[in-house]
Amino acid sequence: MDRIIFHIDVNSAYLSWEAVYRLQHGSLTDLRTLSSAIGGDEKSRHGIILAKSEIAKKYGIKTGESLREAKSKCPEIMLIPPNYRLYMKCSNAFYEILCEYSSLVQRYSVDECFLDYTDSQALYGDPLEAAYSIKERVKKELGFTVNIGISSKKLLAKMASELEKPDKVHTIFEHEIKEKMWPLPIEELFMVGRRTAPKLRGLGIKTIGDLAKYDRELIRIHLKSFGEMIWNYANGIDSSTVKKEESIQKGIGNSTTISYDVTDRKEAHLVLLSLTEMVSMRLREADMLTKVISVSVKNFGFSTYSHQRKLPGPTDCTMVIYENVTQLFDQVWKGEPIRHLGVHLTDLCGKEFYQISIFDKNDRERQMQADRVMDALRKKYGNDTLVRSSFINSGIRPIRGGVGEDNYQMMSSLL
DNA sequence: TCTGGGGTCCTAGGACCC
DNA sequence: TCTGGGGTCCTAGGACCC
Repeated sequence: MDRIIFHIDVNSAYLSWEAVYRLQHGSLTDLRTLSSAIGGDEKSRHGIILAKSEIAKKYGIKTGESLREAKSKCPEIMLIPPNYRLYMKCSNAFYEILCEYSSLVQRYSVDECFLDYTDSQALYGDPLEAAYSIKERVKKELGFTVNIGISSKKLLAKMASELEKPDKVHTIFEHEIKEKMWPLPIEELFMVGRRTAPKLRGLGIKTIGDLAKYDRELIRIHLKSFGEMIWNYANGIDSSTVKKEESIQKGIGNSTTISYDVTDRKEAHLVLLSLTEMVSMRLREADMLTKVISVSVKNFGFSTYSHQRKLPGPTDCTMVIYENVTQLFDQVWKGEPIRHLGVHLTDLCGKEFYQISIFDKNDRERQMQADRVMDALRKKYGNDTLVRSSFINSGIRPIRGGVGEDNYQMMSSLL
């Protein structure tokens, strides 16, 4: 039996949410009716466009381009810094509504969900009608529009929701693949990004249909298992299912572009400390331990390199992580000006596997206690409550990186 | 393209073991 | 060691998603 899958996607999510918020707080203009965009923030250096209005789109403004570029295309564009806390609230409200229509809803990202409608048909009737009613309900109750794609497969539902925007419902059932999906340029296929698209075009593949009809073995030779996967996608083959339970987090990381090029080792250490604070706080918040620590560096020439290390035992202690971070950095940094730094923790495990090693010093125990106290205070009074003395007068923010609380659902490239 | 920041997964090579 | 092959772990880098 075929399943019925919905993919629901908020139109220009960040911008819509900001617009709704402003209207609710007395603003007389709707951002969606102006040339406006969300992007950039206090650390101003080369911010990018995260979401844009339809009007801004008409000026040729694209998601991901620099603020400067956007301004050159439309000087009067209204730029608004992102407010992630608001987005979380809107995302939750959106998700709550969807949950009324099925017990099987997967949060795929802040602004996208998959919904398995198969067993809801008895209750809510025809899928297409249900989709329209969901769309209208979200619009009426929450004030923003969504696109809904319907199919028997997650991939096809996602492709359908991308068809024509905004405020639309589309289907791509298997018999419609040829007509609705194959004529699209190859770039539109899920998982075909800026590196793969030119390779495919080099093989004479211009549309999704071209890929679908291409020799499967030949594409495998060129692009290995990845090639096989996108060939399957082009043919509407996808056996993934809507997963309710959020998968356990695989890694936690924070990184930042510094507003000036850092050339001093001590200063780099300070930035790394601020990142380590955030990353390790999030790790403890998730009630997990890490076994692998990595540091990444992007230099003034935009080349990136990283260095990682597996720990002898798992930890969640800020100072243990920080010691490793500085050592890794010192080992890998070539001494050139630094533009961007990152700290990432992977190979996470739950605390149930942790046994205090006999080599752990009493010292460690005290540090971990200090972490717990700091977490509690910062949670209660804000992250600025406690600042390590090394940051005073440094001009560097003591804690940086986002996604502090609520750990919103992160997407994976897999369906 | 003067190019953010949060993720996931895959691949490839070298070390090491049997 | 003028030596084979398979498996696993570790590390670095690169692809993709939003």
